Amino acid sequence: MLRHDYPGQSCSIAKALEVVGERWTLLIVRDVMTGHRRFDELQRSLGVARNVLSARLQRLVEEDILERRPYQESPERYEYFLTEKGLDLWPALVALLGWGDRHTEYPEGPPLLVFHKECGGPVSDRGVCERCGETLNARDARAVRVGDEVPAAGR
Amino acid sequence: MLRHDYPGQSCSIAKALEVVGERWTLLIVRDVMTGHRRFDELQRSLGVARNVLSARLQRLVEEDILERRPYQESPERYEYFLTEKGLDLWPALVALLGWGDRHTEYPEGPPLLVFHKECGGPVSDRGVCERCGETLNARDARAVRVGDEVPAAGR
DNA sequence: CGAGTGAGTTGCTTGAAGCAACCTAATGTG
DNA sequence: CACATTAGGTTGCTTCAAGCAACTCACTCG
Repeated sequence: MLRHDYPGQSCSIAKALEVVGERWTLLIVRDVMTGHRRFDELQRSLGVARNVLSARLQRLVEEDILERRPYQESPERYEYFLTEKGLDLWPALVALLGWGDRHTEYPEGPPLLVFHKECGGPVSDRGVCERCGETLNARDARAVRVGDEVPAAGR
Repeated sequence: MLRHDYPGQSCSIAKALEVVGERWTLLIVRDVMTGHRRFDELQRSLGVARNVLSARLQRLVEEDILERRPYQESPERYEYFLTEKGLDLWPALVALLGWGDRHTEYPEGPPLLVFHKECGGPVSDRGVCERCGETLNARDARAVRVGDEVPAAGR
């Protein structure tokens, strides 16, 4: 992306994309949402270049989507957590996930499933529990990877 | 974006972003959804470079998100329409719109509002009508620009 | 007959992203 | 003790996407 803004666009979709529309950004948010909190962990999970990850994390902290907290001193080490604003991206992620699920061929079913923590029901692409009908938020749901049966080789 | 794919990611969010995560792409979809159909119209509305718009439209047609239809011959002129797959992006757009609305300062309220065609009620960021409670799709809703009162100057 | 329109394409420039190597401070290993 | 490893980055170089302006082609309009 040459620049990350969309000048002249007075629309919240454009405003949202100015922040989370950059390459890797939404995947970083997804990863932090599913429990990846540390630099190297994110880097390995995503395969993103380290300088790019560094830039994205800084921007996400500036934009109050992530929070950087030390988890030890000497040497100082940090973890990243979602703020309320970051957690609030959950409906958009779930919607994109749903679209991707519907329009990608998955012979064995989609690789990531989302469930309502409280009742265990599956969550629709609108972020609504299909069992109990409740409209959910990030904290109410839990994502489960299905396609992770990596043949015990390498790594 | 150096490349538009995210190798090694088996997740529908990544799959979705491989297609609609490129710069300008979701804004093009948004514009077509709100009635912009022609090349120059999209170019003027977005301010995107013409070669980039051209590349995006080709990719969106290849990916079966847009359809290119002639509306006259000699000279041949074309319009772009959303396919079902394209219309199906509506929930994701509405979710991003909602997030942008909630986290952008708008002294005069958000610049784009979405209403349920049938009952006229406002639509939530989950794509649900807040008046009648119905879960909506692209065809059920209508977007209204509010902030378009450009002071009658230039252009 | 020149200007304008619509839908692009071409060529050049800029800068974001990919990649590898490096840094610093501490811990673990033979 | 030397050496390797871990964590969280930074630096420098290269490549390719995006911005920009100019051009094309086929037609219409005044």
